[in-house]
Amino acid sequence: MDSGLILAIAPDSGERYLSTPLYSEKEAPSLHFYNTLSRSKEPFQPLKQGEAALFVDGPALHANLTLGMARRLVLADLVQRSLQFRGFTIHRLVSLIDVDDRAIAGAEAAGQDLARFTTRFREEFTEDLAALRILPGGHFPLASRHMDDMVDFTRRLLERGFAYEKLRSVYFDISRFKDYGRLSRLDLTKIRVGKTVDLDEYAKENPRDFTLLKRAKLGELKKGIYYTTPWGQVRPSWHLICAALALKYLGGAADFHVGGIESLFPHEENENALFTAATGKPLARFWLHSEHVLRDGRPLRETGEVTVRDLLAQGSRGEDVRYFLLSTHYRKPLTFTAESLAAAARARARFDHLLLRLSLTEGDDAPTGALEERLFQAKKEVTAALDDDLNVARALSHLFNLAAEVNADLDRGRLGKNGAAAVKSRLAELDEILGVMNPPQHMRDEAVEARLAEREEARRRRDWATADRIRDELAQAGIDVTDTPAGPRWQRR
RNA sequence: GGCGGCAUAGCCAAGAGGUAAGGCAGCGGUCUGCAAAACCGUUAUUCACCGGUUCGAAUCCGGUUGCCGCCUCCA
Repeated sequence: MDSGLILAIAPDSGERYLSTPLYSEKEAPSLHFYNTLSRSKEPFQPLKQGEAALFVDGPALHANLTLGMARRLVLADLVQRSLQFRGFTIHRLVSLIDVDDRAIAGAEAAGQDLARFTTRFREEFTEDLAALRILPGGHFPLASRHMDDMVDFTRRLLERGFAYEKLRSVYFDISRFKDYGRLSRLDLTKIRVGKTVDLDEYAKENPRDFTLLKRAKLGELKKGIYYTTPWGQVRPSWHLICAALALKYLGGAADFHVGGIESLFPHEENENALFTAATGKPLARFWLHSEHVLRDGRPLRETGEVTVRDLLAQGSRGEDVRYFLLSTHYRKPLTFTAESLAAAARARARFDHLLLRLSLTEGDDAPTGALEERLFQAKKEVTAALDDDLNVARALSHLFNLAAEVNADLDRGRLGKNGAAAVKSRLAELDEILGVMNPPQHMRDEAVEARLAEREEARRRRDWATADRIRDELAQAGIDVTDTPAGPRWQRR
């Protein structure tokens, strides 16, 4: 038969059929993201089949990674992991700003040269990313090493008439770019020019134009913080840095631009104007924005920053911070308090406890169809939630429901080691996207185990004083002991 | 002045026309030498307020109140 209609009547409303690969392979790609450009959720179609390029506005290297920036990077990581889970190859680019005003001021205050000052923060940034379980790889270019690219970029704009030089600074001519304001939805005729900028510092033809290359000040010249270009001794603007890095490393347009909502205007508007003027194409198709992290109802920038490094130093685990940042939808403000971070840590630990329990499960069982279906359903629920603009909270609620059911089964002895293994591998699979779980490590430490054997011996003698003393000693050494019917378990804090 | 966002239990937080997911804390229980942990059970007649549309509204429309962000260089 070449064509025709096949009618099948399924006894269970077709649910089994619908859950088979036969059906799911034909499903259209269903990833949806909220695109700030259109202010609506849109289905994702890659520019290049099977690949996706992500541009992430990275940090200025004058201080440690703050929670706000961490939220943005965790969002980018979630996008990356979701796409990788769907089989995409990801090209990620994170810009590192090491020539900005605050870094210069910080270096001066610290009595260090700029490169040394920023190198420390770059190294610590890398460590913090690892703690947050942000996938390694991709490009993390330093602005200061790409002056040539910025000069080329500027030249291109000058040639095309989008920029002009004035008194040894180079500015972008906004009047030449008709789409200016489209991304941030700002009506240029209604903004209050000069309210937040000291226009006397600039020699722009139009106060709304923005700087590409800014003439170095006397103090900067003295310290050697400038770059020699055909237009003079200058420093590049943040906007130019990002646009030039995107062009160099991604070649063309990105699929995603991930930024913070606070830099939508002017930075992203400018970055996009530059890129579009130079290449004829917008910088990205999808513009994703993480909302603020607040404290006392105010952005952290106003109330005092909280850094990831601080939290780790205070004893938080990186995965707890990640979970905290992830568990509220990225487009809603997130209020930081020590209590809410602790609540997140306890919630996250439920998964670790379940994984530990599963790994201790003994007993033979045959895999049951009911369990397989339940696990398949969990995967469907979780991926569907994430496909809907990265709804992590909904995805987690499905996982907690599964965890409760599995725990109840374990309580009633309804799960043997085969079933336990099936649950474990499904959780591990889904955690490839979330990155918040810790499968139990089989730790060997003869000294610890010898002490535990002593304690078990004491307990057998009902010598509780000795048993408790050993437990306290191990606790002092950072080792938590938990008694279970199968014997004592221990874990390093 | 312009543009935009948000208000759901003690706290955090999903849900975006079909009758309130989930987490933390609390309470009750199981387990335990004790403790801790863990696990189980339980917790909103109601979604800031007032109107409207609808058979049906937390969800749509209008208004009110409160909070927040952005409006050209701190990146």
